[in-house]
Amino acid sequence: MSTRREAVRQALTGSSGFRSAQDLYADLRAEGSKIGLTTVYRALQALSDSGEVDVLRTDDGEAVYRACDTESHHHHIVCRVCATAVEIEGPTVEKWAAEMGAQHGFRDVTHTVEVFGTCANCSR
Amino acid sequence: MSTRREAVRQALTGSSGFRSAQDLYADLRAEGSKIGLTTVYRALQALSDSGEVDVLRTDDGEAVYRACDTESHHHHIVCRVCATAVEIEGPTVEKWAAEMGAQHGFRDVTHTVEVFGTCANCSR
DNA sequence: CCATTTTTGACAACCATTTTCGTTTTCGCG
DNA sequence: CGCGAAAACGAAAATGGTTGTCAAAAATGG
Ligand SMILES: [Zn+2]
Ligand SMILES: [Zn+2]
Ligand SMILES: [Zn+2]
Ligand SMILES: [Zn+2]
Repeated sequence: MSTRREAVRQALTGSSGFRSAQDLYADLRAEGSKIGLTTVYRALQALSDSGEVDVLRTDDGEAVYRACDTESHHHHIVCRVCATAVEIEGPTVEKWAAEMGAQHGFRDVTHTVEVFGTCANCSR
Repeated sequence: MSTRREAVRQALTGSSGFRSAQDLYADLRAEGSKIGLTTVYRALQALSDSGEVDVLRTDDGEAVYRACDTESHHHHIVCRVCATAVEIEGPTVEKWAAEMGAQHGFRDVTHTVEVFGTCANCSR
């Protein structure tokens, strides 16, 4: 793990919710780093490949990344206002997805689940 | 509904699984239509706004569209080889998502769920 | 018909991401 | 150390899906 890559990891870990590559690049530059945008992309690619960070696409196609507290399979409920994310475990939904797959003759079933809402703070 | 827009709708309805705007454009041109790419995008935008088609982003950021048999809320299980999609109803997952939201104090809870697998055909 | 509005499509602009490539840093080993 | 290979880096250019622009074409309706 190079110094640059570690910096990207920390920038991501130190923020809550999803951040885009451009966001993280701006953050790092703002705090004085001379890192290049290309390197931010490479670091995020590596972190994503190794499963250390979660990546998904926003509705407008931008890739956003998130460092989770645990590396085991789980999901999130995300506030659509402040983007705060709570990690949730879901035996129910895991079982449901597996059953759906079996029922329709699909093998190696995986799934993506995202839950959105307005958090207690933001709905006040 | 203009003729062009209707043509896009039919091109989408007539194919199974998710199709990109560029795919549909190529199809329409191949069958002799003089439609422009811009119009395809505009038609898909309109169809998506009206809830007639489903849109999601692939892992590489491309928007893909699908005409569903029903307009009510449902999910899909998609073959990762041939992209065939089966529509599934899930009271279980609907309830689960709502409960998760309530449990953490979130309001107006929505969710996105996609299930992937290898279909019976493709796993032979 | 004519005036007004809507739709269309060629082309340019956009912008996140990837590629390229020459430079810099790191690493292994004598 | 010293030195050569290998990896990491960053600036700039290229890529590619999508959106904006704008003048022409088509529908509308009086
Ligand atoms: Zn919030
Ligand atoms: Zn799960
Ligand atoms: Zn299949
Ligand atoms: Zn649902």
